[in-house]
Amino acid sequence: MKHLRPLQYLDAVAKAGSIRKAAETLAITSTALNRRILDMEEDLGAQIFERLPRGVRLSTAGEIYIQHVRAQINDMERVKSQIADLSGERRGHISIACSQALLPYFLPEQISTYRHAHPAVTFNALLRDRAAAEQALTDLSADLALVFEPVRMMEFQILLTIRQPMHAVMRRDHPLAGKEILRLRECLEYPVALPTEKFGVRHLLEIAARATSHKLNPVMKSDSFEFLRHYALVENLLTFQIEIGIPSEFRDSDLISRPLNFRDVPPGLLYFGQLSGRNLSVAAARFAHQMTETLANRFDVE
Amino acid sequence: MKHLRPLQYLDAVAKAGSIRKAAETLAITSTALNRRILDMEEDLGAQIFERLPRGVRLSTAGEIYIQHVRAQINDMERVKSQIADLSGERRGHISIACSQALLPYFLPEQISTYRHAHPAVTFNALLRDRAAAEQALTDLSADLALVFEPVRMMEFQILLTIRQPMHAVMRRDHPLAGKEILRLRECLEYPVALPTEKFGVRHLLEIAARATSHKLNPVMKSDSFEFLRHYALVENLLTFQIEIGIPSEFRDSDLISRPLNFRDVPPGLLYFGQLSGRNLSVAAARFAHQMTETLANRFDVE
DNA sequence: AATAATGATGCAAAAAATGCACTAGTAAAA
DNA sequence: TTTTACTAGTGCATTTTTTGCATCATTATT
Repeated sequence: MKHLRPLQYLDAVAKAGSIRKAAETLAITSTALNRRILDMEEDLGAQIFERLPRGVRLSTAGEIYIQHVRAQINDMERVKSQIADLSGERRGHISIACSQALLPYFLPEQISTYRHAHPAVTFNALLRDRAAAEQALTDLSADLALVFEPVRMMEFQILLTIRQPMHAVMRRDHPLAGKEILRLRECLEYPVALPTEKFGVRHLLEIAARATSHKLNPVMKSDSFEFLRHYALVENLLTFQIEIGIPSEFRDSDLISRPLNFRDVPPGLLYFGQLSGRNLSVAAARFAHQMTETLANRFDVE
Repeated sequence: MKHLRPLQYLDAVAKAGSIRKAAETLAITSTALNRRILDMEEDLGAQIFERLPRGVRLSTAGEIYIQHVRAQINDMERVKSQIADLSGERRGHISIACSQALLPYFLPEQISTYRHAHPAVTFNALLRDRAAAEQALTDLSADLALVFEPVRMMEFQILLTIRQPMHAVMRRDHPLAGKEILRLRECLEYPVALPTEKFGVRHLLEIAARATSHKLNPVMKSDSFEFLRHYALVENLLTFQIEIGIPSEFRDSDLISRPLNFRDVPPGLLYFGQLSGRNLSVAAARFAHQMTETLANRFDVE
């Protein structure tokens, strides 16, 4: 929309932290951009940015204003989506933040399903850990978030909570591959590859391990689940993931997954939600609905 | 603010129901305005107005959009108010809708008090009956409303409810002037001047009269309380008003007021509120606070 | 001291908004 | 029925706003 172009300029500068950098991404000259900013500041009667030697930073007034500006930009998207929906066509844009586990299988499938029905809807899938996902919701860069426990933010409005059993992932020829359900202590007798401490999976395992006499001694530590799986494959290690991050069948690979006993490692909780009080676009609301339906059908709802 | 000038154009056209009329109030030519509207429609990808032979009317898409536009305009006011508040100065604009009873004495006093402390704050006092006041809140032309029983609207968020005893107003030499508290049937033995049916005062009296054997036979009917008082003065009639609409002392006039017995005419309820979920500007929020304090101190809170 | 960033400013070119004169359509009035 | 009095839309010239280029001033880093 034409009238909020200056607002998008402002948003870009706030994000880039520099007028010149922002100007590049906006494909205009820094001087034009600079002037828009100066004009807006005069218009507002207050400095929006503090001028630093290496760029700009939002002032207190700027912090207040940018929030309003982002709300405006997003609101416009919502309204356009609503209006497009009047004529039967569902268009719009959906931005969703979620953790690694969802990105490889679950989310692509969900988005594909939705886009099959509504090809005019575009998506933005953001890889964010829990804290970053919550931040993405507050600064309106994401409409929806799917985060693994626990949720801290007050403004996080939970649409659905599902239970996620922990699974061990291993090669088909791993000694434990024959069992249907694994005990934690069995697993810990073999070398394991684990995600770093910031991940919920690791957190759950740490807590569970404390209850046993065993300790977690990962041979490999990584912040990429994909890497962990590949590494487990080549070195015949055990690694762990929550159910949703595992493809229904490891068709093309030599990997298999086995659930852990609930008493050893209780299922973690996966929260699907949005910024509370926010009005989602028609497209986002419908996609959220589809997601909750699918999640509720496929997994245990808390 | 510069960037929402086209939005204000749109708002004006929606209010005027005609591009030409709106153009006059905006002090631009109808052709310029017409083009802005056409551009916005192209921008939005939908018709905002239906073209009628005698003007324009909002389309369905337009209804959705105008709501968003008004919210934007108002939000900007709120943000500017917040930012001004950072530097200690309280500026802003407050629009309040209320019934006739409040306009002569109570509201001027309240606004004067507030403006004495914050001279940079400007006001807009709208005379609205209950239905119109609620409408003013929803279309954001009022921030606050003070309405007399009962409130219908779901979106009306009540900040305070006070009891308002009914008073009879008369000349000092009226036969009933000597009594401290009046019974309804006494009053109805004399000729009375009453507000029209749409007013809460009339409504309460009608209900009360049904309980007695008397009937309301107004000699004079008017939708102006001011006129009713003046007329009561010249013809030595009785008229009625709620407490808040009566000056603490009828100093410069020959009028006095006497409360009616509670058992005959129960006090009506006066609701002070805002549109629920709305973020008021700093100025409006503080003024609302002052109002609730004063109302609570001076009258009976329900 | 030199260098490499940054934001700000004067001036000309480009783009957008506006105003004027006019067209075309329609409902109410004569 | 014709006439009148509204209405929105359009081509073109004018004004206002935005943008781009060249340049300056400031400051942290080398």
